Amino acid sequence: MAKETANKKATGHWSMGLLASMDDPELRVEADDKLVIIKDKYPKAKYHFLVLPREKIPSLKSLTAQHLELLQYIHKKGEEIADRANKELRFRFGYHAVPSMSHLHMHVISQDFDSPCLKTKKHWNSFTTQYFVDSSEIIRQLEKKGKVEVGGPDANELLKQDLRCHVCKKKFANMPGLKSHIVFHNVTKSKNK
DNA sequence: GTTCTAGAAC
DNA sequence: GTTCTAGAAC
Repeated sequence: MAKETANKKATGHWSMGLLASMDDPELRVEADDKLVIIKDKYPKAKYHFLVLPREKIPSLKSLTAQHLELLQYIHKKGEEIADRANKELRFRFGYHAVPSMSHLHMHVISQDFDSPCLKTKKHWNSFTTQYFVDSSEIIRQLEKKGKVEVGGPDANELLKQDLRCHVCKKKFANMPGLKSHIVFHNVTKSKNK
């Protein structure tokens, strides 16, 4: 209680924040009996949603073949929300190899990466290197092996990689340089690149 | 995950 | 002198 103001409810450690966000009407976009979709509190692109199962699944490591149907449903609902948000922009659907926040969540993020909340190399590399694992890849692994194996001890090194444009692979020395470059790319689905 | 900020990089 | 990154936060 010492550090919490009297009118704010303590929600525990910051890594548990997603559970509170799931119930936040400001962030919630959609919900049914199996999952909740919220807007990312600090969106890293024009459109950035999180799809969270209601079932308490701590991480990718907890997944078994029994979760296949749920993961396919999460993916489907993610595609729907992306389509509803913007039909032109390209989106990716996937999971961070080693997420900071507890509770399994699939990112639905438009590939413009045009957002003031996108600030650091870690942000960038977490969405544009192999640290970002496509949902389809997760589902494939689960179908094939009955479990998911991503990340590993070298996962953190991925976040330290040099900054590269995700479209043309051009290298940049710092974030402001990269950010002013990527706004010139069209990240639409099918139109001329 | 973010905020803050010291000191590196420019 | 200003911009930018990177590490601590109990």
